[in-house]
Amino acid sequence: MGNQEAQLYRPPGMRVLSRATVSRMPRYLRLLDDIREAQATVSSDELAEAAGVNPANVRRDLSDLGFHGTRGVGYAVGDLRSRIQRELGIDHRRKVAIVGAGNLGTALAGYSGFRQRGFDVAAIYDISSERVGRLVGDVIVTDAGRIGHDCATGLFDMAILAVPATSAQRVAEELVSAGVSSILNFAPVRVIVPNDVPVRHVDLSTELQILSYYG
Amino acid sequence: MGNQEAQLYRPPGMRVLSRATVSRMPRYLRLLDDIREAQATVSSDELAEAAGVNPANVRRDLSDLGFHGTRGVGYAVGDLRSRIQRELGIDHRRKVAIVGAGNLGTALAGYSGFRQRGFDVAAIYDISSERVGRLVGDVIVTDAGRIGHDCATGLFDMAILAVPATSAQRVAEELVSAGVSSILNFAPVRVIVPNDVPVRHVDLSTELQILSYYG
DNA sequence: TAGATTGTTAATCGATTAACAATC
DNA sequence: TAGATTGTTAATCGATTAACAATC
Repeated sequence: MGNQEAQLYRPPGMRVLSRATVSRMPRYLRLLDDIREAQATVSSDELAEAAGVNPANVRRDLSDLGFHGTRGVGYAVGDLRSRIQRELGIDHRRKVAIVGAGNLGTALAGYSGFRQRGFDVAAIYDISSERVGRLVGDVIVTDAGRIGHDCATGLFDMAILAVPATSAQRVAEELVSAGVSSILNFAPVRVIVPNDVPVRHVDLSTELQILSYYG
Repeated sequence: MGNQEAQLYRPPGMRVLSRATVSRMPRYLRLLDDIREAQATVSSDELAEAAGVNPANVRRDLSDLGFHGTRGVGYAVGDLRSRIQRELGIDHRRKVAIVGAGNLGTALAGYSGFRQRGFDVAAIYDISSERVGRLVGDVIVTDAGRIGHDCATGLFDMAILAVPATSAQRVAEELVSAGVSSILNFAPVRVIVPNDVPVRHVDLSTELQILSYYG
C-alpha cells in the first residue's frame, strides 16, 4: 500500500479501520439492504458470499467495527445495517458544494443521483460575474471568493471540483485549508492533497488513467 | 487487500504489476510531464519526493515495469515518460461510449475534460425513442439495443454509465459480455462485476460512500 | 445436548522499506 | 578515482485466511 492507500481514519476512542476494511462495508450493506425484514440475522458466510470476500475477513471486519454477533446464530441484520451506515456517514444527509458552474457543474447540480444517495447541493460557486447570481437547480451561483468562509462556517462539508484544469489545484488547497472533509475531483487534471491532511480525496482523472490501464 | 483490489493485469509476456504499483504511475508521470526538456535524467529520490512515496518503492516499481536506469545517474526522463504512458494506455486516444442521454449523460458528452485526457466520445445511447436520433455533442443518440453489437465490433472500448439506478446492473452486464474494457459508473447505485472478469470498474456511488466516511 | 457460527489465534501472503553491493 | 545512484536482498510490516476453541 502506498501512502495514499494507507491513509486511515481514527474515530475518537475507536479502533482504526483500514481503507480496505472500509471499502468492504458498502458491499456488506448491499446485502443488508436487500434482506431488510426478511431475515433477522445474517451469517458471516452469507455476507462473505454477497461481498465476494472470505468469511473470516467478514468476521474480522465486523469485530474491528466493534460490532459483535451471536455464536451459533449470526449478526442482527437491522443493527448491523445501522452500524455500518453510521460508520460510512450515510446515516444523515451530507451537504455538498459544487465549485464551477459551467457545463459539468450545472449538470451535476441537477443530477438526482447525488440527492438519492443523501448528498444535497448546498452551494455552487463560480468566478465569472456572468454566472454569479444565476439560479442553478435549487441554489444561486455564489462568487468563488466566498468558498473558504462558507466551508469554515459549515455551509457544506464536501466539495465537487468542476473547474478548469488550471484552477483545480488552487481551489483544492483553499478547500483543504477551510476544513472540507471530502473532495471529488472532476477537473481534467490530477490534484495533490498532502497525505497528512484528513481529507479523503478521489481524483477522477487519475482513476481514468488507471481505468484505461485495463484496456 | 480484498479481491477487488487484488485484481491484477497481466500484459502478455510481462511481469504482473500490482494495483498499488499502477496507482503510483500517474504520480510519477506528473513530475515527468513537468520536467519535460528541462532535465535529461531524474533520480528515484526526486520521483519519490514528487509522488510522496519511498525512493526504494520507486526503484522497485520501475524495475517491475521493466524500465531500468543508470547507476550513479538516474532514469531517462523522456523514455520513462513514454514507457509509463504506454503502460497506462494513454499513449493513444481511447473511444468511450456514454450510456444514457439524460441530464448527466448529455453533460458528460460535452465535457471537454474527457477529450483533453484522450477520451473521445464515440457513441451515446438511450432507450427513449424521443432521445434517439438527437444530436448530442458530436454524435447522434443511438438506440441502446445496439450497445452489444457496437462494443463487440470495436466502436468503443470504454463505457460511462449515466443511466437510472434500475438499469445500471443490466447495462453493465451487457457491456461486460460484449467485451468492454472499462466501466465508469455514474448511476446512483452500486454495480457488481465479477472479479474474474478483466474489467476495471470504478463504482462512483461506492466511492461516494467511502468518501463520506472521512467526514 | 447437537449443530451452528462467532471471535481470535497463528500461519500465510504480499507489499514496503532499509541497507548495501554493484557500477556508472 | 570519488561521488552518486541504481537494483536487489533481506527484514519488516500489515492484511488475509485457515483453523478451532468458545459458546449460543
